[in-house]
Amino acid sequence: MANDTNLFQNLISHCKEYGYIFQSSELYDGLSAVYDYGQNGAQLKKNLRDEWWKSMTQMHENIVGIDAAIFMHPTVWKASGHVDNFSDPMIDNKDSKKRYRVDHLIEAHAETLAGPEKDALLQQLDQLLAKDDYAGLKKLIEEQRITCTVSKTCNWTDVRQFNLMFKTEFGAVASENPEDNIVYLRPETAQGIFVNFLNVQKTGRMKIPFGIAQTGKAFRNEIVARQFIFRMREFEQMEMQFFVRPGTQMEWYNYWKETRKKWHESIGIPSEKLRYHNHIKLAHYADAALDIEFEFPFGWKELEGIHSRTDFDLSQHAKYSRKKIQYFDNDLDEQGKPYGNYTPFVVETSVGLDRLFLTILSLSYAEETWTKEDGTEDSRVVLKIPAKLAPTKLAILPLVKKDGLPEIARALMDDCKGSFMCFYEEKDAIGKRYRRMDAVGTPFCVTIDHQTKEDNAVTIRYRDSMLQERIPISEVKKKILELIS
RNA sequence: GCGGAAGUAGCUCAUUUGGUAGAGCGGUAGCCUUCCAAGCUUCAGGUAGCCGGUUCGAGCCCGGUCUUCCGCUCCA
Repeated sequence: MANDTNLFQNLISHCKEYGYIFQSSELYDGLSAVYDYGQNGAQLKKNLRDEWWKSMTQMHENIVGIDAAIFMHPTVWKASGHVDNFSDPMIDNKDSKKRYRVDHLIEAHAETLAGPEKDALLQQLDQLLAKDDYAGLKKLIEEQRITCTVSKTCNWTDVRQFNLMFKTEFGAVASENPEDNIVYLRPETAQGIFVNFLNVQKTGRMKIPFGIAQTGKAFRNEIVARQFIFRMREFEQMEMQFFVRPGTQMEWYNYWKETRKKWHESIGIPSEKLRYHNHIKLAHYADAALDIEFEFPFGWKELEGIHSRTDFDLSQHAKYSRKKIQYFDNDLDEQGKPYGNYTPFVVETSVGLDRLFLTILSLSYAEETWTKEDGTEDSRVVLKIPAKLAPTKLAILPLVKKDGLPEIARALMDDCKGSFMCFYEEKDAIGKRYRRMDAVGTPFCVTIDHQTKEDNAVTIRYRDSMLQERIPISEVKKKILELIS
């Protein structure tokens, strides 16, 4: 485990050193739990996103993709439950370190009091909550000598609100009531799909069962954000909401459970590093939920969530918008009658793109040592990123930077760069260039040497095996295209 | 959020009780022309995380703060 931790530290350093991940605003000492993707990270992330997008939309005829805005009408988050369920004032006991919801703490205390006193206290509580008077709430707790059940002390921190959602102001002109101007940065992309359900269903003439996919940023004001890019305050989700006939949700839940795990395996994650974890305690909207977990260097953690969300979201939006959000199902039931109007049920697949990125990198990172033929030790640090995901596919290297070799290399570069990402390098000894390519995870190198001028052949060198072979220069592009497909 | 540890050049680290900040690697430019890094030469790069205090003098001592890591707590 100590070794794993060490390896993970080294991976984090490696990510910075080779242009994968930088801490946000590092110039100003950084912003906690926010990270930037560098030149190689952005490309790897895009490749992962494209792979997911293709598997969802192109490979499923009944799934389409959208791109909803991050800003949404504030009522969306009232309907979804995010406003009410995640904005409660909290307080910590300094001795026991236990955290309480302030309203629960005071209500529990009120239960122990006589009728009139109890009513007076609850009334006071409501007034303070309505005014967001946190100082007043703390004073009330202290006046009432409310103690922690664990430590039995009345030694409390200040009352704080842990609001999950980031707020900002919408529009240039301040309203009389500041509440009117509040918009939230979405804490999940799913709601952008739900509010567009009818738009997509009607304009795309979609028939149930069908899905809507979306990738995009989401924002959560996490109390504790840790483990590098595993839990960030700004992150990217890849979600797909699959709309099904009520009663068939478990069937589809199981379908997506299988399908998604297989997809992860298809991009190179070994199946023994993946497992399911069923949720015992369900969220307010779900009737079944599980995580696909990956064994990160810091333990088994959620990579993707599969949730059966029932008709909760669509029903809530129907209620809050006072619009009918239903689907007319022309398919015939067992009695030969159309299923008719209903609110579809939803099965959600939701994977964290940043977590997937971290998964691929932690699988790819390796520190290797071996003994050379002459008996001396050699070593390298290599990112064995699957070729189809690697940021740069091919490095084109003239053995020396004269004798016409760079010209041949440049011509090959021009031939290939329209088809996949290439990198040209003529500085330093060839071995050193190979090591640099290993470190950034470029799977293939092609070296142009003096013999190339005679036989039009080049050496292709494979990152993972370090083996080399000789192929005609005219076949390089075709060969690489095969290897990355 | 609580407790613990850490922060010196891009990276890894020196600077042994407080006395003007150094190395290796890496980078740059050139030489060499060589199929698995570490040959030669050149150059660049740090107000020691930041702010304050003690002191004649602080990278080093003290306080605060920011960031990261570990443990706990939280996590729709």
